[in-house]
Amino acid sequence: MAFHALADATRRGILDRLSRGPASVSELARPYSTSLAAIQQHVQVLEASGLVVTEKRGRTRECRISSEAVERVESWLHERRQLWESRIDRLGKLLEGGEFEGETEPWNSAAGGDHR
Amino acid sequence: MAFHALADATRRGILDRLSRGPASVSELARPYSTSLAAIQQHVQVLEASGLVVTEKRGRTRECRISSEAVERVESWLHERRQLWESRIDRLGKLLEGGEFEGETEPWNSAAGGDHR
DNA sequence: CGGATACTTAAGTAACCGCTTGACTTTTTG
DNA sequence: CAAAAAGTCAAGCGGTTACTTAAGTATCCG
Repeated sequence: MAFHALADATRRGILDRLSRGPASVSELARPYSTSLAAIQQHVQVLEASGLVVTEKRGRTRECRISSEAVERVESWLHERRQLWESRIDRLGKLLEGGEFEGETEPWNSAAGGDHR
Repeated sequence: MAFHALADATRRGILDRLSRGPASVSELARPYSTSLAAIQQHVQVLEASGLVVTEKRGRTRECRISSEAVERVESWLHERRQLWESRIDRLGKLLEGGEFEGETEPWNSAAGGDHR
């Protein structure tokens, strides 16, 4: 759900603002020309994703970034990139000095190339 | 555009698969019950976002992850988290030993509290 | 050549998303 | 207390998205 929350430019802008410190909903809305209700909905999405935590104080709502949640998303990406890059490394070592192009590729021969 | 690409579970699954090595479109489609056309469309979205690069080889299309693009997304998150966390640190040092709750908060007094 | 394979394109559709408006609640302030 | 301020809720609307099916293109194999 976090990636969906990050998929919207306005929500990324809100997160950007919150990375510089907590804010109320109206304060978050100020840079935008959209209605307050729209921004509140964005905050709801961000809170549902866990990226932002909020707390009602009087008639205002304090919104803060959740660095733990941001870190979880970061890690998801990091793990996959690491996996891929270490694969590249191993491949590099394997091919050390050996040059060949247009050869059979592992991804192509992996699961039944042509005949079923 | 990258976050939008990551917002879909199937596309994240494809990226997951690709982190373990390149694959053809049909190979990517194999774990799913959806049509090949649907998966191809997902690959198109991933390629448009830059997260995946592809190359046509004969009648198959080789799909690979782009670690540079993944790293860019990772960095975007990292920067914001770092900013927020360093803010927390400064605040922690500022409050060292001093306990106060229910006080005026910076986020509330920041830009015109009540009167317009 | 001819059939099979691997995608590619296009059109149609149901569901979802972001936004608006308007009414309503709660809190603060003069 | 009454009015202003801040946020919440709900309905509705237009655009986008993910999916399907069907037809089309390019490549490979015998």
